Amino acid sequence: MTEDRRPAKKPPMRDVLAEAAFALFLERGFERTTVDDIVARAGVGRRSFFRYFPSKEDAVFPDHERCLADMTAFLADAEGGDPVATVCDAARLVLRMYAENPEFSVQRYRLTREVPGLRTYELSVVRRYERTLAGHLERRWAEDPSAGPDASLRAEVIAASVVAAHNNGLRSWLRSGGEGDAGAEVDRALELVRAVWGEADERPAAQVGAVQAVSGGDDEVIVMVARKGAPMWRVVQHIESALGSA
Amino acid sequence: MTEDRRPAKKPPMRDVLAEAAFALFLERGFERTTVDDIVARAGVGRRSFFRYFPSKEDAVFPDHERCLADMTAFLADAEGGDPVATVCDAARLVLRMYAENPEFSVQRYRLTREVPGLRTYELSVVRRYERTLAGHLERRWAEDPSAGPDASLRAEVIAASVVAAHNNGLRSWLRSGGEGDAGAEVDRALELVRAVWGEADERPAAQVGAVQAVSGGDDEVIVMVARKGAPMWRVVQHIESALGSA
DNA sequence: TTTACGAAGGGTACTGAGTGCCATAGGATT
DNA sequence: AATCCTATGGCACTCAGTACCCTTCGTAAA
Repeated sequence: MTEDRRPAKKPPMRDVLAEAAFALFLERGFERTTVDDIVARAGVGRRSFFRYFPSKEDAVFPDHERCLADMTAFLADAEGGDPVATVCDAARLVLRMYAENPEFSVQRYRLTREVPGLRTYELSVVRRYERTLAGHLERRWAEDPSAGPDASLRAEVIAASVVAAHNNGLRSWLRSGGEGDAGAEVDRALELVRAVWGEADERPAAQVGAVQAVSGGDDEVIVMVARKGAPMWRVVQHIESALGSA
Repeated sequence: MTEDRRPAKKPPMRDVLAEAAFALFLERGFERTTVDDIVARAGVGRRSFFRYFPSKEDAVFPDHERCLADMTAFLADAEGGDPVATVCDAARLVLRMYAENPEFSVQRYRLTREVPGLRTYELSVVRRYERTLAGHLERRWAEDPSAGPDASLRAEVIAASVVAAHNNGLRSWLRSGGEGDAGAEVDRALELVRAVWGEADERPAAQVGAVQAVSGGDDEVIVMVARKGAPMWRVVQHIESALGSA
């Protein structure tokens, strides 16, 4: 009834709990804060906490569930283009979530660094992102006859690389206290992965037509002839095999 | 006093507990087994369990602590050669530990797959291996002026790749019920990583001397001149930059 | 207006992991 | 024999997480 007269009539209990929990975690530390402390500050019943958060750790990462859903939706929509570039873009969704609340993200980062239980919990969250990315790569390559028999292996390795690169850039930004451009760090890191594993899309890229090794001068000289349009990892494989038989 | 007359005089309590725990986990499942159940079967006091295992989950992975120490020692001894190849070899130590007890490893794998708490715990263990490998790469490259400014990023990405590749091969072997050659699967997986990221050691490898792009026919043709002796990832970077300016 | 109903929250009691503290036993040392 | 020292057992406690049931309140149907 007072819907339009009081804009902030009733903040959802989930947010109230998350804020109370986080404030207490910063004050006393995660482990010295009990769920009873949290619900006391939030002014709600203890049972309600576990209605909104399956565990105490979940209250520290209240937005990952939504972000994971966003990533899944993003990948479901993505159709064409280089799958590796697509999962790199998907990883940037996570960065964006962190960048939306820099102070919160930095404080949470410091908290997580110090509490082993939170580090472990974060690992399980990161793992879900990684599985989501790997699943997308596998699905894309499952219908691609040129993907090769080791597509599943590549999918897992690339997903792990993307996550590691993303987290490297993200942590670098978090360690700096949220100063500077978070996107630039992560872009640089992801570009390393995309350059190694991705097919080239907008740029011209190489498809190996022939690789041969010849001798020249005192150093061995390799001459590679390549044509554009194929995955970079395959170039590397061809270089390797050519070098092996040189 | 009966040291030499009774070879199996007194099995260490840690082993007794681990065996009792594992047997019960297989019978009733992990979550339906309490620590009281375990110590009852082992015939020891409840307090002793937590003396040997910090948590119930630790009883499922009784040998990872030793394996982690082995890996640390292995990496500390490793001096020359390609750091990437070295961490690949270090990863194989983990495989060897699994292969020492195939039945146990396979049963534990099935158990871990079904219990979320064990999956999460395993992630934290895997993370420690990953950090150990990444630390080695960073240390090796810290003294190498040719390593480049992004050595830390590469270290983390490569460590993640090595772990992902290793686990891909390992899981494939575990899913097969411990049949076949575990080493072959993992070797194949790790070779993919080493081919992409490693310097070549025994094989001749490429050091990029010059990269240029020319036109030929209707497809664009790239001619790369490379000399042996330098990291493969740098070859890729040069190819990328050459293609970008083509 | 009354009744029915379903969603949201509160309260209580319970299980079980993990910890701190102290007691005790058994072997080795002096 | 007195004394350590280490390994172990026993208890009591905290706290996360769960099962079950109760209350409340807004809404829709009668």
